[in-house]
Amino acid sequence: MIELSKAEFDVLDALWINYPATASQIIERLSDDKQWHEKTIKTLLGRLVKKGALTFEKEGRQYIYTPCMERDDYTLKESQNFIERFFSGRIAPLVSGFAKSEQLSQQDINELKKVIDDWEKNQK
Amino acid sequence: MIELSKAEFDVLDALWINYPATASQIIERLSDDKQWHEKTIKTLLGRLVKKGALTFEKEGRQYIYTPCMERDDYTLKESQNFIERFFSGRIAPLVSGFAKSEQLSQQDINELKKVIDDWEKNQK
DNA sequence: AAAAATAGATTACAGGTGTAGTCTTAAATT
DNA sequence: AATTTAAGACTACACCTGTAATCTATTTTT
Repeated sequence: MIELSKAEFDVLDALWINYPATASQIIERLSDDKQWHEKTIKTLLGRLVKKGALTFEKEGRQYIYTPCMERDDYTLKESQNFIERFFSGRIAPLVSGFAKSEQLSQQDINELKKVIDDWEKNQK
Repeated sequence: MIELSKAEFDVLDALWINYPATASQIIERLSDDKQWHEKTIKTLLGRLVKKGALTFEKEGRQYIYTPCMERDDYTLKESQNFIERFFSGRIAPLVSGFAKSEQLSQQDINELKKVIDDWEKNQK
C-alpha cells in the first residue's frame, strides 16, 4: 500500500474533490482550510507523484494532475490497516467504543442499521 | 492527544497486556512478534516516558513501568481522529466500505447488531 | 577482588515529514 | 524587446522515527 503522510493525504483529498486539476486549482481549494504556502503544496504534489499516488500530463507549462486511485479504495485500505492495528482486525470493538463513550447519534445508528440490512439482503 | 508512532504504540501495547512491568518483561513479550533489539525497545520506552505515555518507579536499578492511560481511551481517541480525517467524523461510511468490499463476516454483523441493540436499550 | 553482565543514559544516523525558500525557464505584461 | 511573473525543479532544515551502538555505573558471577 502506498503510504501517505497526513499533509500528503490532504492534498490528494483536495484533488479527489474534482479532477483532473492543476496545481493552482488544488491550492485554491486548500486555501480555505489550511494556511499552507503555495510552495508547500507544490512540494507535496511532487512527493505524491514520486510515491505514485498521482500522475500528470503537461498542458503548456502547467501540469494537470489525476489521482492514481479512488478515494474509497484508499480509505478502505487505511481502515483495514487501522482496525488491524488497534482492534486485531475486528470492526465491532471500534463501533462499541464509540457507543460506550456516547459518540453515536441516532443518525449513525440508522445508517449502521441500513448497512447491516443491505449486507443481509446481499447474503441471500 | 499524545501522538505515538507505530513502534511506540506496539511497545505500549505490550505493557497494556499486564502492568506494571519491567523493561525485560516487555522485551520478553515483544520477542514473539518483533525482531527488535533490546536496545530498540529501551529507546522506545524512553520516548514513551518523554511523551508522557508511561511513568515508572525505580526498584533497585530497574524501572517498573505503568501506562498513563487506558488502552480503550487511547484507541477511542485514535478512532475519532481517524474517522474525522477519512470520513468527516461519520462512522457508518467506514462500516459501509467494509461491507461493500466483502470484509464483513456474519460474526461481525452479529456483534454490530448487539452494539446497536445495547445502544438502543440505553436510550430508554 | 576481579571480571563479566546488565540497567538505564546518551549518542548515532538515515529516511520521512512539515514547511518553505531559491533557481531556472518560459510566458505574460509593459 | 525588456521586464515581471509564474510554473515546476531543486535545495533546505529542523524534528520525528526506526533501529540500534556506545557509555557509565552497578550487580552478579567467578
